[in-house]
Amino acid sequence: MFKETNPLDCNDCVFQSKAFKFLNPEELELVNKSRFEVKYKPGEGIFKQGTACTHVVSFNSGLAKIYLEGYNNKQLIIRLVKPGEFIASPGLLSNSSHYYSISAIENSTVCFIETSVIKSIFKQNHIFGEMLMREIHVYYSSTLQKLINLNQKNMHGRLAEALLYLSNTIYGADAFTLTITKKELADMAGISTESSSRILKDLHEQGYININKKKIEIKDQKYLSRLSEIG
Amino acid sequence: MFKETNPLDCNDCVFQSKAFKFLNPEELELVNKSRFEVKYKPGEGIFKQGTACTHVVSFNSGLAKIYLEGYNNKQLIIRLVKPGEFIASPGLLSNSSHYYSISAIENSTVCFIETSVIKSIFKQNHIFGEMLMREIHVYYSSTLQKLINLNQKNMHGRLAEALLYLSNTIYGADAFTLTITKKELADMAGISTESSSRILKDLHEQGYININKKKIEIKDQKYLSRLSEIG
DNA sequence: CGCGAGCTTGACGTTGTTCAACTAGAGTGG
DNA sequence: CCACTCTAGTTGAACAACGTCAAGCTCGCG
Repeated sequence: MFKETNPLDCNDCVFQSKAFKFLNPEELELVNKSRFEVKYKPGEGIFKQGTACTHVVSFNSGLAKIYLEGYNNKQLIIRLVKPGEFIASPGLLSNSSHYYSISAIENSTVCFIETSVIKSIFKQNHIFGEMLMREIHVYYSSTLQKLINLNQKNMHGRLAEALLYLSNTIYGADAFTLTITKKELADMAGISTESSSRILKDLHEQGYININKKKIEIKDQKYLSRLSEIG
Repeated sequence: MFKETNPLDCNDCVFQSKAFKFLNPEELELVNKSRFEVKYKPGEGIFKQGTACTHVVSFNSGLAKIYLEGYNNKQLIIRLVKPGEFIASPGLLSNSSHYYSISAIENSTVCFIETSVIKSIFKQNHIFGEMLMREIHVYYSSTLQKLINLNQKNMHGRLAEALLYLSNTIYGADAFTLTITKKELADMAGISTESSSRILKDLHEQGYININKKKIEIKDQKYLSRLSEIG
């Protein structure tokens, strides 16, 4: 992890997060002035659960995981982060601490912006405020969905869901090469790596997916969807 | 469920939710004009998961449960609602649908307020907006905590947590009489009623709680806390 | 007095974790 | 170029945790 000044201005930034579209030029300049860019290598931590929430991040490039640190060093991955996302950790307004951790999975660059800047913009720009609010609602509702998943679906359904998420939302293809580890895949479904390994083998043998090392191909989306719904 | 005009004005309402403390007189009058009060009997539904989110509610009296409707008619209770709470369902700003259901547990009265009114106030009163934002953050973070609980704690820990929640947050005493059913207690911990029953018996026999029908007494808060933390 | 809903209890089967052994590949140093 | 080690991943067997099923109990209520 090393600090570096972005040669670009927020105005020209190709990674500019959607959230900033709602800012007027003065506000964007405020952000631009307070921001600094940091590069991360795989495995490095960006936010750590429990530390003070002093900055928000705009995720520029790479891939990261947002996860909860549970008991016995177990991790539960809530979701992955793609470029263009603006991550206003809950705790932003209440000046409290981070409720989750974020670590880089691939080489990543992020911009840090002081929460005070975001707060002051929130107060004067209600469109931006609404957008923030809507975002947290989306994350909240997906967490509620995850509660049901963890509580009422079996391993197969949960893993199927994780595979579909990777295929549809993250890698955007039926066939993809995992950049996350198998352990991280298991952590997304909230199951042990051993169980995950066994289920992948099952699905492969039954012809619903192809898997070879880190290469995965979803051969039967519909079956996996059904699996993830029924449980 | 029958509609009734509240004889009182919001200004004088003894149940006034904390959220309204941040409104100026004109805004409060807006709320007052658009509001209508409804009474519910135990078991009656206030919000239904999946229906359009057209109103927010201010919970005046009684007790209600916020729960997710999962598969096979299973319910997972997220939390209970006490008088004075202002419930802005996620979906408020995005005009989408309710992500959870709310039902009365005890005889309850609530005021419904149109979302459009709340939205317009949100736009002009950033203090109110901040408060809403802070609230959703709190609920979001408690849901994250629940994710870890469901995924990584055993039944004993989860039930201990539910008991402590009832004792500390809902009934406000070490000894209390359940107004929720045993099934609802189990739904709070995300376990089956049979398991819940067995664990309560265990805890009783080991002297950590007293339980007689619907009467429960927490005799060893510390032990239950430890149980809920470790697993 | 009998009925039904809510609750409890025991027996049993399933699900998923844990432990341990093993394999394969990637990096290291002679 | 070959051991050596280290980590990630796989596999199998044993076990614990938890849900399900079925039976019985209790109490309020007609």
